[in-house]
Amino acid sequence: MAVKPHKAMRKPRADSVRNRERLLAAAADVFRTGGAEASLEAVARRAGVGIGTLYRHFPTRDALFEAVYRREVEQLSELAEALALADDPVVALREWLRAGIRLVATKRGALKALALAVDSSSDVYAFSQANLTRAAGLLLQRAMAAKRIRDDVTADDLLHVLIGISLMGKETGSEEKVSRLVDIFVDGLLE
Amino acid sequence: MAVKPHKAMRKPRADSVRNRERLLAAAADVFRTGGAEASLEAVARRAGVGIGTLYRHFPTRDALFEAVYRREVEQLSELAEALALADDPVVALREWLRAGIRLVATKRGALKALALAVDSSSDVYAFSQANLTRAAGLLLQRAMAAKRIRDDVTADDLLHVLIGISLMGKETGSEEKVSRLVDIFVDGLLE
Amino acid sequence: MAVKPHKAMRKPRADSVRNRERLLAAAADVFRTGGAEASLEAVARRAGVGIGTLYRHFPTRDALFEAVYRREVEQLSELAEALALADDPVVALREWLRAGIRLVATKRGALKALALAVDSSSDVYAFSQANLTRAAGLLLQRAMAAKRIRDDVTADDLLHVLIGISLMGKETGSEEKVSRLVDIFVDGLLE
Amino acid sequence: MAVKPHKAMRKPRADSVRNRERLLAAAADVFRTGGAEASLEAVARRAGVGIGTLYRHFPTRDALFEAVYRREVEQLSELAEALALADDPVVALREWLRAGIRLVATKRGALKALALAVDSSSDVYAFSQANLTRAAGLLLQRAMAAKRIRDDVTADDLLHVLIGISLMGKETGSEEKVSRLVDIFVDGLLE
DNA sequence: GATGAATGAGGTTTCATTCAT
DNA sequence: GATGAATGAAACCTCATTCAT
Repeated sequence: MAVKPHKAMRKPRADSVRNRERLLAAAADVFRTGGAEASLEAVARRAGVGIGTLYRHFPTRDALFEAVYRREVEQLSELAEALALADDPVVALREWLRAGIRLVATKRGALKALALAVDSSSDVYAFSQANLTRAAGLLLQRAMAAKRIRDDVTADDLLHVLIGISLMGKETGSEEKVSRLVDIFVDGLLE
Repeated sequence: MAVKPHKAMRKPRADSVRNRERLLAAAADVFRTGGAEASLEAVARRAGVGIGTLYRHFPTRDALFEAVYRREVEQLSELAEALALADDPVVALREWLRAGIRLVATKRGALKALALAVDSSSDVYAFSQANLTRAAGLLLQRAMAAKRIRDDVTADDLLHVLIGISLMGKETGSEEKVSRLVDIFVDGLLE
Repeated sequence: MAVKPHKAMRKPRADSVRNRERLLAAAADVFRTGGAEASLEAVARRAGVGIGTLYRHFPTRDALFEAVYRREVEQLSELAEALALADDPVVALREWLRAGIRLVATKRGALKALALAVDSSSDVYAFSQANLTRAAGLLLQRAMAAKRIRDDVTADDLLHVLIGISLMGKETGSEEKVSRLVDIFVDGLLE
Repeated sequence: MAVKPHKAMRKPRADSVRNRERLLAAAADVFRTGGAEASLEAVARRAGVGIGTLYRHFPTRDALFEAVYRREVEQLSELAEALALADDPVVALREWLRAGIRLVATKRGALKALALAVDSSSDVYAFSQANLTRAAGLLLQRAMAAKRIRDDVTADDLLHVLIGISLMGKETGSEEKVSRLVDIFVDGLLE
């Protein structure tokens, strides 16, 4: 039987849970449409809750941001794990970059969050930082172990390239250009 | 006989010229530190002029932005012309990217402008668009003519890479990482 | 069974009500002293609330204006109803004009609103338009029915006179002059 | 031979005179279109001169205002003089009010100036104050001397009525209503 | 005298954040 | 817990006015 802490973590109220979900969905929406500087009131409004409720759930803008973006991070790292099982580690790498870019492309808000996770020292992003680095590292190590790519590249580099190319890919019809850039970059990685 | 405009352009006041310069410098500074959404009042403050003066010189944020960023563009394209004279076109390419990134790194404001110039259709940026494409094209053509690099890369791609890597390089001490990324990318370009 | 709106109107916060009152009082004051273009910040300041609070209650200057002025209109039309019970309809008319002018004189802000209500086609003022016309018509009809005054005067005319004389009476110590003008005008009305 | 003051009043420069005229015309225009609070820069712009020039000619807004409006005042008082020669002093009175109202109706800016001249104590308006009072007095005295109207009305009252009815007459199609109001008022004046 | 640049006060408006209910 | 009102800092922008040329 589990030890019970002095102050029991009580089951959260049903509406509290629902509100949290709504806020996350609303935030994803609003950040996607209005960019990462969109007003928190807009988020609350769209979620159909009071601004106070937003603040209770996410005391800072960053906290909300992180929560929204944690989902993307998780998808990205699950993808890495899946691809790590592929036959060709270079193909896996290429695929991961492409998929990652595609993912980010559909969620505008995520981009800045991604960038923050890599760049910033804010510990709100520690989780994502770790998670993403692990995912990228996984793929790199496999490729390096197979002596297929140069060994002076770090997981961090890979993340930066992902972000960089994503940042570029905001144009219309950039799909094919992005693809070419990924190719060039991966070609540059080859031994 | 010199062409004379209908209403002769009177000699600009000394302080007007000085203020314009100061504003541009201040804007470059402020945009670098605070991003492209930094407040115009901060710019005026740093330039040591009244907010009204800023507005007289640059009636909209975009006007200021464009003016600041025209300088970077000009520097960048002059650099391309200089490097076009170098012996090794691949080295020239590498150098241009590095220098470009370094340039942008010191003037963060320019980055967004750069991105806009490439991405957006706003005709404020038509000048830069043209200018930069020409510069990048110059270097690419030389390298392609020498059969040193693959021929499916466009000037536009190069610009995107420049922007992309710049966007990544916002951390401190990224100098060496950026350098590595440029290398990887240029390696990918080689035939 | 009482009609219940879909989303029940929760009891307003005590301070909210208080602030609304204060704002209306302050606005009346400030508009009276400073005219209708007085700054909204001045209104907030005098009400002792933050400027944001003013904006929450009255999102536009017109909204505030209308709210302030609705009171005057109501007072004015209640007065007409009271006077309609007087013995002499001409005396009632005279009294109403005098009282109306006095009322307006103490609330200068209302003056422009009054003018707007009669002149403009803005539907914000439709309510007042109707209300005032009804009030003036009440008095006129009684006097006409008694064959005491000429019958080519309309409620609208009466309102215009009220406004006109009020507009004149901005000087200090005009009490007696205004009184004389009302007399002259009412004399002109007599059959 | 005239005494020559120590500092001779030299003949004004031709362009100075021209600018003054232009400014007056521009101001009349701008005040009519944009109301009395229109910006002085707009006036200068329309006159095609620098803002500094405007200030040299009219050091305060009031000074400009007064200069523009002096013309109307003069017309109004000339009219009074002309009408003083008419046979029927009551008709003259009626006519003067009507004409005055018509005059003001075509020059929006003038209205406020008129009101100021009567209401304010600003000595910029002393000239107009005097001029108008004289004009109104002329007509009143004739009518009183002929025992046609009550004797407790002052020139000041008459001016107020003129202003008041003008202020009312901003609606469209008010021509006929204004006319009726003037009639009523003049009827009220009759002995 | 004419010009138009410089200045800054002051108005408007928006939001992040706190707090009363 | 949820709600939304209150708050004020801060941005934007527009002139009136002064002053350098």
